[in-house]
Amino acid sequence: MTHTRSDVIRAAGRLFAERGYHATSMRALGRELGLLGSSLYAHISSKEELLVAVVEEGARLFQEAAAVPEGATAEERLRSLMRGHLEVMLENPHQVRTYLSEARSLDDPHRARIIAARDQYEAVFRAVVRQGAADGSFRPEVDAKTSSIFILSTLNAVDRWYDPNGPLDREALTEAISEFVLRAIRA
Amino acid sequence: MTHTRSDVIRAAGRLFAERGYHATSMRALGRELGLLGSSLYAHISSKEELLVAVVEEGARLFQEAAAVPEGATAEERLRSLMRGHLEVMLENPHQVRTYLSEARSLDDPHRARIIAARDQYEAVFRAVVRQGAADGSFRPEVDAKTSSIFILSTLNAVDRWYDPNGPLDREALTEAISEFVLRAIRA
DNA sequence: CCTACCGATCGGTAGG
DNA sequence: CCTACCGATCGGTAGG
Repeated sequence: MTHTRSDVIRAAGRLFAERGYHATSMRALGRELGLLGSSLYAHISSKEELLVAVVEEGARLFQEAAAVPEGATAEERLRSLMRGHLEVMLENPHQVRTYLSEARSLDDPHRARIIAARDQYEAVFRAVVRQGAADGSFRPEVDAKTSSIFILSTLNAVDRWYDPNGPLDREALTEAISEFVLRAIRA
Repeated sequence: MTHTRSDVIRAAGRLFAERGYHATSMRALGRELGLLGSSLYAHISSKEELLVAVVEEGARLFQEAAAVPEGATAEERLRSLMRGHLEVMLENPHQVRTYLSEARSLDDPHRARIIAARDQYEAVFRAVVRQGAADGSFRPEVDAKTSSIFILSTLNAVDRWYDPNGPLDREALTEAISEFVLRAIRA
């Protein structure tokens, strides 16, 4: 039962998500894997490196999910973006929560990279909203930037309240958010 | 230039909001006020007590803002709730951020109280949404609970992106969110 | 991956 | 509100 660097990063993601980065000690992380805090340094070289790994993995997951169908309508594309976003969130809850909530504990250069990655991702949403506003399927007055923020706000907050074992299954959640958002911006 | 308990709590709110509870040391908090970490214990008896004070102040502010006009339409009442919520957020950014993001660092009994207070506050939104669904002004299919979560998600996320010195002034922000939400749920 | 440790920092106290 | 501390815990290292 020997561990890999990847095991350490996964366990770190879980604890950072549950307790927060600053509230997670290397000794607690070691305990999670059945070893001492000092033994972790055989696999990694600093605690910060673990946060970087988890957060960048989160950013990568969203980026990959943003591959949106080309020849589709704005509504179809936005639906696809929202579905993909929720899929990433529900399949990778710990990385996503760490990505959403603990990125601010990153040092300056890493935080700057994450902020840039978020903006790039948000730009995909903005482009789709703009497409819909231009072709008349979305309201012409909607501001692409503001709308995209509202959409992502609703999506990201799922991390704070949604219980996968609760009454609302994943499909119903996706449909509820999609309906809410599309009614808000449709012409 | 002597300090009161209230000064200490205010400075704590600022640092907790900026760095997070666990990343704020009592020595750093003391420095903020021009005194030593140990001197703070003349005004308070533990670090946790400071978090409790800030978070409960946040809860109180929202509760007080939830006094919604009685004889109004559902739309008017919801508008009033959203405006009040944003006012609290923009006037008390540090307490609000601490309330929204650091409550999880509270010990069990205090955290439970905060969760209960949040649910009570959310219930005011649910009641207004239900009113609108019942009188036909909101879509009959909207689920009051889910809709209220979406509405509060959009409102609370303002803390994460809105810049009061940016191009969107407070009135435009309030109008943009209100339009987005009302279009989403109106019949 | 453990043993044995390092200096730094943590929240907090006694006494003035 | 400061001086002078306390024990505990922190991230991390050397050597095996």
